[in-house]
Amino acid sequence: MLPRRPEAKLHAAAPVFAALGDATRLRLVARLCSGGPASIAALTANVDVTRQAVTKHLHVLQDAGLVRGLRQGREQMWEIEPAKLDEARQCLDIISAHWDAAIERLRAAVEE
Amino acid sequence: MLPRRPEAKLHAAAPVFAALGDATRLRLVARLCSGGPASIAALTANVDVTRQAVTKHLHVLQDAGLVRGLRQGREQMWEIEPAKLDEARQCLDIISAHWDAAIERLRAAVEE
DNA sequence: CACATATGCAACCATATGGTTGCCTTTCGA
DNA sequence: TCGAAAGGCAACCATATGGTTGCATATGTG
Repeated sequence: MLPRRPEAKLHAAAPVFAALGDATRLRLVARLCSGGPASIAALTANVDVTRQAVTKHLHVLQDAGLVRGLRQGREQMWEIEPAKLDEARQCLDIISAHWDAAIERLRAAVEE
Repeated sequence: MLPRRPEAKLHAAAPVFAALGDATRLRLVARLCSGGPASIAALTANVDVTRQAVTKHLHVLQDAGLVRGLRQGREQMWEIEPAKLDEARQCLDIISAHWDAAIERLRAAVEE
């Protein structure tokens, strides 16, 4: 199921990075990671935007697969989906690995 | 110079993630990482958008500190700035570390 | 039941984003 | 010197984004 070509992996990671590319959303992700599941009201208390804005951000994160929401009574709880975070990290690792390899090739060429 | 509070680090990383959050830009970054410095014309050959679009993307990446451009004759060469990539990776590591700690706390609480 | 809390839905708005085309300038090479 | 190659600049366009306000709905509680 997983694509072998690293390029396809990169392509899939772009939306995840886009979702992380907002200061408010990054705070929400960090909050959910360190503090565990939380309701919208609780999350709104930590940022400086409206509850509606928080709701929108959570949906963006959900579309990227970074969080998951589940209803509990009258509260909508949100929790992190750590697999996607790992995916993003692996993507950076792949790119960095290529960089390291390029450095190594350069070093070898110079010392030749 | 580096902020101690992890939150400040997160806030600084958001623009980097935003810059990485586009498929074309991610391809450019990967290309520059694995293939070394390249001109705009060379980079344009690898993607399916106009040269102008590539130029815009490169400036976005430059504003995020991910690439650096330098003129060589009539060519504008672009190269990767690996420090920013590491910064993004560290940011994900910090978040994941909090997640791991939360998991550990949960495990400890259950086994208590 | 009545009220406060928690959320959803929709409209609306300003600005950012990703992309294009057209034209001008610089530089290399025959 | 003259044409082609490589870029820069600017205008323009459609859509996405981040945010708001207003109102409706569901749910817990005294």
